[in-house]
Amino acid sequence: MRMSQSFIPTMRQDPGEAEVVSHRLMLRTGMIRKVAAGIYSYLPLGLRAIRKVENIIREEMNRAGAQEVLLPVLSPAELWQETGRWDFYGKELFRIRDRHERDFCLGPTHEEVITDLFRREVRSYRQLPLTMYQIQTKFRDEIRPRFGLMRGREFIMKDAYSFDQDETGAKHSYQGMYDAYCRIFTRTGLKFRPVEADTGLIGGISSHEFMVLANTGEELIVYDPSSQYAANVERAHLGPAESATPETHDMLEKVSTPNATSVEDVCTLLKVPLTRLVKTLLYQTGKKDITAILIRGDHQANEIKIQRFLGIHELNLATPDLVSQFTSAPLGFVGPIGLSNIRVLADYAVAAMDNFIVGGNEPDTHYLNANLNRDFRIDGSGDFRQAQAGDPSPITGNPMETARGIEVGHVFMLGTKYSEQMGATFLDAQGHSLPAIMGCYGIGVGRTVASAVEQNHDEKGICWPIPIAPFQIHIVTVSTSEQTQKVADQLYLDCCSQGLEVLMDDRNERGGVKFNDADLLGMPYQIVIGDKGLARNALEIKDRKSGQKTDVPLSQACQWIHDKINENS
RNA sequence: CGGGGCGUAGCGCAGCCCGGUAGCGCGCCUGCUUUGGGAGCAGGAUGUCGGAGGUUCAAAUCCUCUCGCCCCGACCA
Repeated sequence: MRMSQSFIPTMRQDPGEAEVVSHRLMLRTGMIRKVAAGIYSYLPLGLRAIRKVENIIREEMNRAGAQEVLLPVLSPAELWQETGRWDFYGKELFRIRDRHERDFCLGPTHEEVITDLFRREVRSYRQLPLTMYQIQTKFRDEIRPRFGLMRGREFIMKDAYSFDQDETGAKHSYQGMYDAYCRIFTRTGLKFRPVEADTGLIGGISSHEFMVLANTGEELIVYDPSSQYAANVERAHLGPAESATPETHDMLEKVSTPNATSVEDVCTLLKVPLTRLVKTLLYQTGKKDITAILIRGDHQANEIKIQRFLGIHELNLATPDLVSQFTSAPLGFVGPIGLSNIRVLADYAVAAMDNFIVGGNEPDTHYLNANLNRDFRIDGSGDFRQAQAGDPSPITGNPMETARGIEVGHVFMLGTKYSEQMGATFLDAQGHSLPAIMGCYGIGVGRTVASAVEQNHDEKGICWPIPIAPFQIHIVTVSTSEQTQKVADQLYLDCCSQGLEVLMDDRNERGGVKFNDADLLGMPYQIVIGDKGLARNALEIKDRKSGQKTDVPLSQACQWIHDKINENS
């Protein structure tokens, strides 16, 4: 493609609206432009990168035996009402009413539509297993769209759905997709890590997230450097903690802690580390029912784990009103000693502590040297907190480390949640009607491209991995001489005829402008053509990522780069 | 939805406190000169100052209301 005839509106300055690297660079390089919050147009360069990722996904999905379909964006409310998600999905669902006053939504995901298709068409176990996928625009009215393509309200997603007749088959399908995902993200040239994950709104049994490691990631994961174990901090299993060397239980002591309502305040005032304190969180667990959860001062409560433990679907911190109905303490001074009529549950870490500090259940008061079973009773203990750096790995027991990640893919084992609700059944060999066992599998296409930029850039611009670069080669002519033009044109045609993807900067700009744009756009190889090089019958080829420059004889340039690209992609 | 910030030329910003001519840099257009790391000179175009209402002789500036966008927290590819 000739730049003089292309629509690649680069920007010299960083746009004020973008703070995150990928967002900034994608705007500056003219890949995308914003239309409204979380809604973007893909310009020629951006679209090329997206298509590259899509093609890799398509190849690997096909290779894994999945079949491509295209489901509608618009789907009727009835399907969503069948599974309850018309209400459950809430405000995130973009809703539309047609001229006949019928309700529709813009698909945020397609379990309902695909399950409906399945139940209408599939009758026999002989038709299973079946996996279908699509690459299509999704709509979610996100609470807070941000970071350009990272979290849009309209975004391109690959979603796949598997249907199996039994657990074994389902696991096999799941593993097939898991393996395909590993190949996809390896091929895109991203540093990624599959991690155990929570199942969230979509629901289901087990799931893995594919995380691209990047400091700007919104997700926090823990991993065990000495094994393959990695998990979202929300999901990571934490077993019962071993008690440290048992301390003698000191005398319970009431101390005055005026106005110290936060964990930090109390610890500063009493000059003790956060780890000596136990916070008492009151959660509303029913209409008129609250539960106290004890968490160590430096730990974060994990509401998903608490919900799972209690078998409930909604959990909120109790309102001050409710708190005052059950305790005599103002918020910040609630403690387990003397709490009555409330279920008290302790995180495993708390269950292993001795002589800790708790709220005094009256204003401006805390207790020192509180001890379980002596000073108060609990109704149970469990895993109620988020994992953090230093927590023991469930595999080896070694301390885990944390890293930030961007979730680019997610695989779920759904089980029969949707097939049962929607009557997606088949007849097995014995003639029994059984619900299909489902899996669902997503990849954020735009997010994958953004992640690639996040992971591959320097102060001058993007450094594209070859497999997803919009172009492989960027020819920069740096002189207006007739000879330069002629050589450049010839090289451009030669490369194109060899199937190489070439962007040629034939604009009437000065060298500096072109070099800077080439570095900004970040194609893997830059070929500089100018009188200086031609005088010695050579072209200068620069590897964008390493910055290394190589003189290549004019006659071999095309072949040289062809080989280079083959060996690196 | 809560908290913080911002809307002035295509982009980045100043002007606003203290009301009175709408400005700077980059980009854009024309011409000449230049052409290996964001050129020089000369000339030029571009704004309902986010929108509505109010105060005032006079509003980018003060007041009220609105809309949009960005950032921090709960959701997710």
